Amino acid sequence: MTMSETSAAQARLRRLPKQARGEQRVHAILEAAASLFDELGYDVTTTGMIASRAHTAIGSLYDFFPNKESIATSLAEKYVNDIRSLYERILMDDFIAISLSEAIDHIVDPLVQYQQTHVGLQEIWLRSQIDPHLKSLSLELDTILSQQMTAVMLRRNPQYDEVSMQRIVYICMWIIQGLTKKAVHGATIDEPIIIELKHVLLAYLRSIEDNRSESSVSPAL
Amino acid sequence: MTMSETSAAQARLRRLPKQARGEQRVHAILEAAASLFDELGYDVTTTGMIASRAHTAIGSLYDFFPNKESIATSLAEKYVNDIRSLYERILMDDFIAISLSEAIDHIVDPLVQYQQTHVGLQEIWLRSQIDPHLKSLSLELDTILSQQMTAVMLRRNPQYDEVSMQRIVYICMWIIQGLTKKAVHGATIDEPIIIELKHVLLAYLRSIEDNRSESSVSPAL
Amino acid sequence: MTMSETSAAQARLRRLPKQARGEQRVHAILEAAASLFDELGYDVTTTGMIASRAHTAIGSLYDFFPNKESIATSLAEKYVNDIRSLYERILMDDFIAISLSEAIDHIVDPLVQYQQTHVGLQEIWLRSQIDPHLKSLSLELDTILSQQMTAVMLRRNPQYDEVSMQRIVYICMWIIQGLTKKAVHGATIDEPIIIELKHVLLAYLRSIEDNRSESSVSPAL
Amino acid sequence: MTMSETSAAQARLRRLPKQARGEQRVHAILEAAASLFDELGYDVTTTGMIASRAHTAIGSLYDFFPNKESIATSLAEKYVNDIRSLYERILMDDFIAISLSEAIDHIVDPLVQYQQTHVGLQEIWLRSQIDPHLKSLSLELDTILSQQMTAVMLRRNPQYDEVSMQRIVYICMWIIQGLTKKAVHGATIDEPIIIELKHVLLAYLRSIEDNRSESSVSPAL
DNA sequence: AATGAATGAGAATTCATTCAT
DNA sequence: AATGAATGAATTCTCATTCAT
Repeated sequence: MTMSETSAAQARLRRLPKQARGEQRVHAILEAAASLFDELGYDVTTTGMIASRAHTAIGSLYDFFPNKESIATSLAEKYVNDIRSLYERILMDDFIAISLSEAIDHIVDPLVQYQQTHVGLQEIWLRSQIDPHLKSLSLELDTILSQQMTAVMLRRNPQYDEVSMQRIVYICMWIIQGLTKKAVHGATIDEPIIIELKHVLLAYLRSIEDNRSESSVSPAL
Repeated sequence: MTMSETSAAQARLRRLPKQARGEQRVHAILEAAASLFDELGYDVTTTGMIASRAHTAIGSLYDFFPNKESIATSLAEKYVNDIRSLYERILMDDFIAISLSEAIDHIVDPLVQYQQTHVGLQEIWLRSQIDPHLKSLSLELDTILSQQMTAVMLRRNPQYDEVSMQRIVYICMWIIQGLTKKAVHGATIDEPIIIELKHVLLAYLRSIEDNRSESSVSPAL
Repeated sequence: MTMSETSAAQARLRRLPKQARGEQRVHAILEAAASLFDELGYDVTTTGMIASRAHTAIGSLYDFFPNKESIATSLAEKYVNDIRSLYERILMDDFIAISLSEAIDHIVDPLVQYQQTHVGLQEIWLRSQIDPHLKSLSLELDTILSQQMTAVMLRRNPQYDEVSMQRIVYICMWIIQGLTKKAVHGATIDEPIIIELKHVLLAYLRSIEDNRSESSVSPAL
Repeated sequence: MTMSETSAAQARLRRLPKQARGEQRVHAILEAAASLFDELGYDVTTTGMIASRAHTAIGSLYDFFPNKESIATSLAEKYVNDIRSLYERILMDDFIAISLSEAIDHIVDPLVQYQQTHVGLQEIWLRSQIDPHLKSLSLELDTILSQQMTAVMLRRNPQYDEVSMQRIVYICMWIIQGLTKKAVHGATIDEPIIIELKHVLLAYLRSIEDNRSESSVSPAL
């Protein structure tokens, strides 16, 4: 969790940590918050707990963050940025050349790995889908990711219109989200679930690539 | 949220509502709680809000429920019982005779309809799987449903061993759970998502029925 | 706890129990309250507990008593009346003829016996010395008893003035009160304490009757 | 109520007051609580009242004390410690050399003075002997004091066995307790009661020293 | 900048009392 | 008369946030 991409996060900060000490402190606070949110949930976690796990005074926490929610927002922004830059590197042009199975690996594996190493972001993510303050972030990520993926998928399957493909991509994203949530417990992952997740995506997208010719449901799609 | 099946809920009640008025009140409290939990989350919802939305005095709420948690537990129990009895009716023997596509309709449609008419119950139940405060009904529903479904699926696909099929069923249940949650907003549903959900299940289960006859664990795929 | 002397108590009652059933109910409520006050203390005891131990509806309790305090007041009044009539019978003229030791027995024994059979009145009594509403009752009893006793003692020891004797009597009453409190636990009594109490009173009053001629402290009294 | 002996009290504290300000605050809270407990009783006193009389925010009160009960416990502990160290200083060896009358002065006077300057502490301690909520420091003080006193008294009256003397000492302690409570109203004392208290003790103990040489248990008396 | 003591609004829960049936 | 459901003010305690040092 490096703070190299602090641009968006800093917008939420009260005071720019100009010195290295301050940056470390912000880092520690965010990490403490992430782990506590993961262990206890956002509501149960208190700002005092965060400060104490970050070995910081509660007052210092409020030097950097105007309120509790802004900590969650910072984490969510970080999540959005990390995932976005993760997939920017992945969704290259040559994505079309590889097999569907490989493509799925390229999409699922980095995400699972990210979840493993960034405990607590899931809690924030879930919350961002409910909390109106965070909701915009959630939509932002969904939108950006799905647009990139939709573009790639449309090149693989030119027979689809953009709206339909957009939906298909969303479905995949949600399935990935839901099943990685079940598969990742703290730092350990339940491999069989990941394998099965890939089966699901493969079967689904293969049926898409076959243009669902034999499907008995909504053939017009 | 009809109160016809109050048996389990009443086990949690402090005072049994002997008169019709009392039963209506319990009903109103549970409904108010369900909608508020759905809108705001368990922690943010206060017992005062629940009482006030149920047009009841706070004291009356505590006449029936010993504490805030028991309200959530009641709702979760109701969800578990409703879903269980829903599927008990569905998963009959003749389930094997019908097509896969039909089978999927039989499984997905009633659940979607239930979610539509019982806002927030699933939310609470999901929470009860995580929150240590909402102690474990947790696996109960998962276990019961998956066992029933696994039995049915094994009769359709005798080439699978039970453990593998169990996992496949879990995967399907989680996908259904995740996507219906996305599809249902309050009392309205996003039909295209449901259609796509069925595509996913169909593709996945068809791949199961077709491709894996030779091995029970995902091979070279 | 017969309700034969209801005159004062009825003044506190909301409604006169004209029928036998009502009188029984008042009786039951007072008895339940007395035992609960004894077991738990006045504040911890709830009106609901009292009603329930008296096998009465909470509403009925409020038919007879305007509020919780009036129950305590009723009990205190009962205590005052009982103790008064108890000593009216005891403090007869021939009290002068008997030995000091016998006199002490005549005073202490009936009181101890009364405490034994009227659990909970001690709690009320203690409370009556603090609570301003009950305080008047406490003073009333103190006054009446001490006047009677002072009169008797003055006849035994004519050399004392009334004010001094009044004080001596008060001292004795407080000692009796304090030590019977230590001696009586529920329905059992700690006999050695009672014996010692009598030693104390005997020694003290004997030193009084000897007019403290040999005493080195405040000889002028 | 000086805070010089804070050792025991601090054991109950949530946060140790590191600064002088904090220590003053704890002091103020305890003093406010003591006076309120004395005036109103433990149950009727609210934590809000205590905080407000101590000119403190309710939150600060809970910074130092985990709950209402712990405040009472702190006070009771303080009483026990103060009285114990008070008598440790008093009950020296040369206690045997002085006259009975002087001995009584040495025991009664310091206690009366302490009660005068520490309103309400005795009240709380007495309560701690009854109330299950104010768990048992209970017998601690009684036991320690009575053992010390019994030892001293046995040296004055070797003809008694320990058990008998223990009881005599208890009786004296209870009488002292009961009558000083009557004598002390707030910061003023009713001197005549104290004088009479000393008469009682003198008469009782003198009768002990004189009359019971032949038997340890009260004979025909 | 850093600290952590202080603040007080707000949450859960109880219980004396009322009142409709 | 009797019942017990309903009421809501009052209580204990927490925690996000501020501010003096």
